[in-house]
Amino acid sequence: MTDRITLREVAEAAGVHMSTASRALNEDTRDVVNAETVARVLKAARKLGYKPNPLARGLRTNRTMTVGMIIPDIENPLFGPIIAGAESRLGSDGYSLLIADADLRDGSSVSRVIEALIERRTDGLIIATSARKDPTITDLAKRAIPAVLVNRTADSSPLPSIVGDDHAGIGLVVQHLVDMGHTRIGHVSGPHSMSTGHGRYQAFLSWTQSLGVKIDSSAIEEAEWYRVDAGLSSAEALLERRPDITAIVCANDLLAMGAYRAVRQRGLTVGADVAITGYNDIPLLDLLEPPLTSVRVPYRQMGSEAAALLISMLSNSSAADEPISMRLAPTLSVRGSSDRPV
Amino acid sequence: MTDRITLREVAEAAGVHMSTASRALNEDTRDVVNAETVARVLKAARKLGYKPNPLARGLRTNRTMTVGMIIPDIENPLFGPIIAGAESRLGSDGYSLLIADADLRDGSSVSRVIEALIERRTDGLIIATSARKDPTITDLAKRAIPAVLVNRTADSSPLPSIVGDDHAGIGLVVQHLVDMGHTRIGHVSGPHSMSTGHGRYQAFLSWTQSLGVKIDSSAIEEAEWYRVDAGLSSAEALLERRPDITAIVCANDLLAMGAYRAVRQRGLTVGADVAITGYNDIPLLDLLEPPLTSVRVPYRQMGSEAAALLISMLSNSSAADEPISMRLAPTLSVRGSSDRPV
DNA sequence: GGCGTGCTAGCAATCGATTGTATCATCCGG
DNA sequence: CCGGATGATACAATCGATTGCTAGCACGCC
Repeated sequence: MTDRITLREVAEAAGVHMSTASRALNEDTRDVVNAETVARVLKAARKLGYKPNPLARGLRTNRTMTVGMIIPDIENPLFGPIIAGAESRLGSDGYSLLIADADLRDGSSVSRVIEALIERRTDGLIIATSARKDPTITDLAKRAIPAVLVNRTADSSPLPSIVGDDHAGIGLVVQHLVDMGHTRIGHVSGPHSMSTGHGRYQAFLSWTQSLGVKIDSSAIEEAEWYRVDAGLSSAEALLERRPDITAIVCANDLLAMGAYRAVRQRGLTVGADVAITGYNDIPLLDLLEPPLTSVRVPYRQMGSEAAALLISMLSNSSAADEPISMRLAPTLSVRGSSDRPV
Repeated sequence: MTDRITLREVAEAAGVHMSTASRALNEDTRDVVNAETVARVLKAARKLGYKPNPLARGLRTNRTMTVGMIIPDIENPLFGPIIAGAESRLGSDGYSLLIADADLRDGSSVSRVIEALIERRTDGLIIATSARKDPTITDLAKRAIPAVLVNRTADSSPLPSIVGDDHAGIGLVVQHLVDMGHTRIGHVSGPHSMSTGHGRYQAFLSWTQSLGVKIDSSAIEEAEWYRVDAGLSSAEALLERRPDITAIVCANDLLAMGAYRAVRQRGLTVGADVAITGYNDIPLLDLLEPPLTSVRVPYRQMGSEAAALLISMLSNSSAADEPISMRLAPTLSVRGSSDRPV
């Protein structure tokens, strides 16, 4: 370890007392120190390459300038942009990001991971885990620990949250399909136990109704899980029951991949015979044949907004009267999988 | 913030002095305290829910139990598993992971990011950035800052590194293609300025030679960058020059995607007419038609090995005499894109 | 009976910064 | 010419833990 310069050394070099040096170095106490002295201290600090010890500072101020982020599964590429957005925004305010993977497979429960971050004295938390009803969330709120939910929100959450606007996203899809001339549209929904599955399903019902597309329960199939194989079997069942359908709105890109397979298994062509749309617009799916039309969610922005919100909560010590929530507008990446019906 | 229990309170509850409580709570000083006293302190600590303040401890011990990780681009899904592996391994030893994105687009140079992490007093660093020759790396070594490179290594690196064994990986590919009966094999290499591009190219030459496949420079094309469009144009050029080729070894999955397109543009079929292989085996590419044969690199293990190595460096204060390097063996995911030639 | 020896546990310094309070010089008005 | 206001800086406590040193005590040996 390189020997570090301490405040004491800076003070000595500048010929002042530690406390004066401290005040001169600190933005908001700087005005109580003579301008000339400030200059002298700053010069000495720069010359010596002084970097304050965050531990000592944190011990005294009770702030670590560190934010913890809980991710349910780091390997899911979805979270990359969220992390990047948050990290970038936090960094510009001097905060660092402590990452914790609440990986379900090794049994570390989410609450345990959260506790670990709190023990670390993180100033606040960004939580990207999915549970729709989660006691640990309300617990955090009760303990008045600054925290922001991102990507998924709990029902009637007591914490502020930044999420994608699923209603609007599904609206883009349905509107697009209607514009292309589709009238018999099906839906492979995500599991209703998850907020995204349930919400997109509701949005699908609402939009088809308001756009005059007739839907009954035979046009809807709930996938058990967000996975390709679940999408395959759901889409199979759907097409078996309703062979007249010309478009399938999938709640997620992986389900859409399954739907591709189901369509092909019936000897049909994706895009030409049956249009398919996804949700999330994960990378590389534009390389498929045909490339997948999908709803693009601004994940990076999501992370950065979450960070911004948390930062404001941390600086305005005035606890927000009630949790703010933000829904970010998605866009539609139109590609070959959603052509007009033949 | 919830009021925290301090060591003083635990000591009072147990009827001992702070220092005794401290020793009782600490694994390796525990033996100088009477067993009965230890029990009393532990009980009091448990009852009060005592959690040591890491800032105070760190200030005194000069260790933060925090490791910094520098990622060149968090949005690249490659890094998810590496992070997950490292985080998991570190967590089991009580370390936390501070993530820093050395995102090139916002001009934050790698060295600046590293400095920021060092200022934070991280105990060690895991570096996943790519530069083949990087002065900051040698600088770290000179300053004796514990650090491990992961995924990519610098030429004659002064730091220990954990990388995938590219030579073996390309060997798997070439051997497989030869087994399938291919005799005229081409290579779309990555840019030779990057360690992966250069290394895989060398490995390709070496393996084809040792397996008796005749290669001359006309069978090799260097892509300018690891991107789909670069792969497309390189593969186009290659096929134009050598239409007799029946298999293309690509240095990377994205290049392979480009090669898919090039093959199709010539009216040929991937797998049947021209076999294509990738490298990295990134997710979802098994969904392509035909699914891509690719070299699977154990990224998660890579992260966890890097963490393990760093931890050992941090505990064995004895600085390693010379940097250890580890090459992890890849496996081959054989899929439809590499069928036998017609 | 005096003293060395071995356990335990307490004392107090320390890590490096922040911050409430005290001190000191200066200057102003009456 | 003096009291008090004002501005600038120094002093010292503090955050919460760790740790070298010392003190007290019991025991046993000569």
